[in-house]
Amino acid sequence: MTADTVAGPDKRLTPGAQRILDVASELFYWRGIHAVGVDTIAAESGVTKRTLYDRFGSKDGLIVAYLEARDRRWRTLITSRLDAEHADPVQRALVPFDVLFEWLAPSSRGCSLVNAFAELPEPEHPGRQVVVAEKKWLRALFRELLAEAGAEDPDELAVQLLSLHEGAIVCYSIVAEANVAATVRAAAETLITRSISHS
Amino acid sequence: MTADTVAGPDKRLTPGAQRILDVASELFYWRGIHAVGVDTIAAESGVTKRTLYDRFGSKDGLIVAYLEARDRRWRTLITSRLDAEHADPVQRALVPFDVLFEWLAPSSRGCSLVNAFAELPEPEHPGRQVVVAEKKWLRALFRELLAEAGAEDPDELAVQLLSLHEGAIVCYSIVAEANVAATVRAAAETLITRSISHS
DNA sequence: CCGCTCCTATACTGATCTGTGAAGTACAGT
DNA sequence: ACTGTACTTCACAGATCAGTATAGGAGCGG
Repeated sequence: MTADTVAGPDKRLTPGAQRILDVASELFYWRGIHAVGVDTIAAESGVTKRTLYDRFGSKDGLIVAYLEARDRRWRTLITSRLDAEHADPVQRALVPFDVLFEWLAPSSRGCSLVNAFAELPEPEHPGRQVVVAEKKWLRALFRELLAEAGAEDPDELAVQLLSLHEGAIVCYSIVAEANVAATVRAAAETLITRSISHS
Repeated sequence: MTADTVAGPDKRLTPGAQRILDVASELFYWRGIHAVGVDTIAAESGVTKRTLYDRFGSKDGLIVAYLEARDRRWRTLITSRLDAEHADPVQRALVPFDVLFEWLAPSSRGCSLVNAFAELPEPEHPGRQVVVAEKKWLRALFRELLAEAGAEDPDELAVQLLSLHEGAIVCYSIVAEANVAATVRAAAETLITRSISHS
């Protein structure tokens, strides 16, 4: 669950900055961005508030670093899984749902980026762009994989799969739907195979 | 978009309380719950802070009233649309997607209840139960309509439709996917008809 | 006229919020 | 020895937070 489990620590960060980012990631995710103050983050990091501001400039800067780290970690997880996957193109297009299956197991607070989007309503906030970029990236990835699989309308199908994907996270965290990942994966497979057989 | 557009004002509320609730609903939705202070709400309502606390007890009380009003408004919208719908059972099961289509038009900040869920991490917060109850209600409604339509596995299909539904809201607000409602409606219809033909 | 509800007005508490200023310590590389 | 980086200490702004205290006014049914 920590940042270095998958992507490893960011070597461009100083040791103190890395601790700050790790602590802030946990607190932002589990308690919400606005509910956590910089004093708390600094204290739990074993670091003074001065250091936090020297490294990240502002709380907003730390928020952006948090979102970018989450985004990076998650993208590398999917792409690495795609590199290892040599099955047929339909199974490749379902890889994000396989990742989702493992992703949902420990965490039950939903998608950190979607949650942040709900907490950052100001249109100019740089954190919003990270969230938007991540979802657009996943949509484009679906589109690409579906085109390779020979889907009839990759654009439309990509939106449908993206909706299934994001909705599954919501259902898991709110309704506590235990095996929602397998359920939506089956729905996605149905939609894909049907789209292929019709083209 | 205001509370009285669909469900009408709550007659159990005093005039001042109704104004407070209306203003708080707009501010909570568009700026986020934590980002709006009670001073702002009172000032914009043309009411003293004392009145706010006399009517709602605390900010948490006002939050719960806000969520319950949203929940009530939305449920009555769907049920009234269901009462007017006399078409075949498949079209009836798709009614929530028809409502979603109109719902998504003006608002682009996502689902108020899901957003509130992201902002209220404390498990005991009464507002969370409102959100959970609303999503469980929709899942149960899907289950019921799908059973009447003769779906093969109403439980599983209900979760799939709920995921599509919630995911569509996320896609609309984050990726600005314009006609996501029609797109996921088509996917839902595909899943339903396929489930019926297989049973 | 009494009592009740609804609401205003204003001042205030104590906590918490983000962010800064100024000075100093430890240590690495060159 | 010199320099830059990383970090500490700690006081202190200035604002905003939720929530309360005290006092009183306006309308209205009995």
